[in-house]
Amino acid sequence: MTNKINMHNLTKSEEDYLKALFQLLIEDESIKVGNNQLAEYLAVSPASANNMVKKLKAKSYVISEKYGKLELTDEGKAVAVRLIRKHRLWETFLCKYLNFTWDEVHEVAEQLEHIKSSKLIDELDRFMDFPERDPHGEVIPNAKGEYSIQPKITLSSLPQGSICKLMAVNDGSVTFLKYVSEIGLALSSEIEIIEIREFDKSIRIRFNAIEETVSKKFADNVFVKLIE
Amino acid sequence: MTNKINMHNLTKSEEDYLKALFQLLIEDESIKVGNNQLAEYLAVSPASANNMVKKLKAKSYVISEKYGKLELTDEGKAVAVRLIRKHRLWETFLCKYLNFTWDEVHEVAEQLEHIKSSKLIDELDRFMDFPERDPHGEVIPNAKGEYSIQPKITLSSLPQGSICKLMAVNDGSVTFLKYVSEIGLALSSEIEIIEIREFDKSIRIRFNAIEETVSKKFADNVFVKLIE
DNA sequence: CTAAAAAGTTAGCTTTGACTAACAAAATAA
DNA sequence: TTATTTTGTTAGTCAAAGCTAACTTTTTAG
Repeated sequence: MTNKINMHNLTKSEEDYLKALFQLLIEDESIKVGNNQLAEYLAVSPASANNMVKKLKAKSYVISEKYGKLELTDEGKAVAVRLIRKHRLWETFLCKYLNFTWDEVHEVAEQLEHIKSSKLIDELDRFMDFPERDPHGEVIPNAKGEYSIQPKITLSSLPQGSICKLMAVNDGSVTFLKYVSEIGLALSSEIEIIEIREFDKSIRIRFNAIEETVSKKFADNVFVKLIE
Repeated sequence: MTNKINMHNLTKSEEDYLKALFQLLIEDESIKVGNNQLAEYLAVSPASANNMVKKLKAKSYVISEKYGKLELTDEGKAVAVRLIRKHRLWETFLCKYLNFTWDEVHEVAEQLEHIKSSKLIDELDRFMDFPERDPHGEVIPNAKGEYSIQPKITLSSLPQGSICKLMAVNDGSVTFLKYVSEIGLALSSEIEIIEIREFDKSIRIRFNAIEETVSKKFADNVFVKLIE
């Protein structure tokens, strides 16, 4: 019998906070995530975040000391991973079956991830034949909450002459996603780094016989696997 | 340009009330629907219903006079029909693609019907090739909110000797739906009324070479089309 | 090492949508 | 027609989740 002290009757807000905290924590393991970061990430006031963190602490999803850094309990992490699983499965469904584009899926998936039914999500998973990655290239956790973590290599971190494959993109911004598809990049595109301009770190790349120059900021949001 | 005074930014609760009122109103056109009925239907206190009705009146979705009966404006009806469309499309999806049974769909569809995205629902409709009826046999309104109203003939209203076809069932209760499928009845089943027992109006029926006796209450919840 | 800035906390208010209790109007029955 | 029951309304509370303003602690910079 698994430890079911927390009967996951969480509100939408509680879920949002747990997921946000999880994302902030994995973004950079070593750095302190505090109340203010969490507030900023969710676009709420520090007071609101403080309030909610208190509640989640009381419910044993979050660990923290006064004025200290925030952490998630195993149960907190499990909730977040379940949400991420749902989010990514829905995104996959929207793209593959309902003609949604890269940049349209996020907003709707934000809503769908809060639907409470494990049967629903597990059947959706089965219906799509257990996809491993979502349309942005992110790994989808399985029904047990297991998932492989890919070390994130950004396009901007590679030296001139590298050849790499587009594995994922940061799906934080609609304008970015639109840009990516407009220039013709897609998941699995092979990218060669022709030149890195010293002045502003902008990068000349070639893919599918197209040459383009992209900014450092752009390259920071593109995750790749090194081929050679 | 269609009249877009009401920017449909309704809360889940507001939507629930509008849908509930719509359902109560079409159930029996002639009878007065008041605040208390609405409250009872939604399992909330009369005070809560009163409160919400006031708000929906202010937003021009509902018409009523103090101590008078409740009505929906065209916009109110449109919201309700959109919800019903979403609900029935999701139910259809759950049954046809995600292995949900008759009695499992309702609860999840209650949640899914509140997802805000017209693209989502219209694409889902297209994906399923524009189904006309949901798994309970109810007509699904189209994207414009049009739908045909079938006069509801209950199994209990037919005389002995009638032969009819099961068109829909009242999906209000899980136990009822389970019962229906357990005895082997399904949509489109042909049913012959062998005998109506005077004492308690229970009905002996035959379908798919099965004979069963069902109660008046049961027959009240089964909607049919007369064949002969 | 102190002073200013940043981060975290608290108190108190707002809105939404529930609730109960008390009261008013309508409908029904005697 | 009057009395009772049903129905509808109002007032006042509560919890969730947000906010601002004020305050405290920690961090950082001079």
